Amino acid sequence: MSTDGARPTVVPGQRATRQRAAIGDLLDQLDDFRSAQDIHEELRRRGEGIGLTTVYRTLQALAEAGEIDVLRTAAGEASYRRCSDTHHHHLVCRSCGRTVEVEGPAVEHWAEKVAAEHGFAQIDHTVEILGVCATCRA
Amino acid sequence: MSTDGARPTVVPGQRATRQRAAIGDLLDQLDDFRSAQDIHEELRRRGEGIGLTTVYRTLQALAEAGEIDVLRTAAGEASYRRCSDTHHHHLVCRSCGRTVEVEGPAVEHWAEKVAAEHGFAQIDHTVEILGVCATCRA
DNA sequence: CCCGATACTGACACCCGGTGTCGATAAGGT
DNA sequence: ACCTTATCGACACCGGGTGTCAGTATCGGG
Repeated sequence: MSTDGARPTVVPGQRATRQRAAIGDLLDQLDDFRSAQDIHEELRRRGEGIGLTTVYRTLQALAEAGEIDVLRTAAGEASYRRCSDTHHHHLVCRSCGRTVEVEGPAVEHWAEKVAAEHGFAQIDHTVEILGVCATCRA
Repeated sequence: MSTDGARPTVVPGQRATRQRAAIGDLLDQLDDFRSAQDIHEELRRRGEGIGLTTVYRTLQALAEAGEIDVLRTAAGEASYRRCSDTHHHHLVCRSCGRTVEVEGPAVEHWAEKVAAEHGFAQIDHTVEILGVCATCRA
């Protein structure tokens, strides 16, 4: 982990296992943010033999590799979701959890400008919009 | 928070205790986001006899009453800080924790527009900008 | 000024999301 | 097929935070 320049995604010694495939497949099918435990539970329900620890580790690795997005719920719990590659933010229904990816070039620009004005560098930002979707209001 | 128009610091039936005063005073003196444990530790250091549970409860109550702002660190830990009344967001130094309140009317507008476009209502949003301040880069 | 109802306090047990450990297991190059 | 070694996963453990409840302090009423 220090003298090796290997890439995260397809590291030479990284193996394709049944568990990883199962998690990847499930993420492809889900549209909303789900907690590690949700995902673990769903996999078991589908008959996949998989441990909770493995789910935690795999999701963490995927997030670190930028393959999936992470989101912290108000309760401090981590939620995961497969997203598009491009930079974007989320519009989430606080009732049903439905998620919409949104883009906001103006926001990106604003964030950088504001940061620069205050002498900040190496900027990173988080923008989440919470609301109630039309379906849930009906 | 439904039929009461008054938003006094002293709710009927709510008592003014030494512990609450101490927490309020400390918050007035601090400028950055601090965890409940930080605050508890600082109070003890100052000789205030106060329990950790009380600090947790009081900060939670203050946050719920809108008296202070809450922020979740990447580790999922909650941080608190007394802020101005007006709606604003934070620019935080990930090295020293220095916090600057920033406003972004454009962002507010953008968030509402995007939400409306997707049929979402009762919008709430979070915007945090993380970076490294000039002092820490030196 | 005193007193009683009751909001508040805080030590402690507990909850729960998440991580470290390490023997067992399985991927995949030769 | 075989062996190296990444991965798995049961389990112990960690740490932020909450529920409990007996003891304490506040404050309105007499």
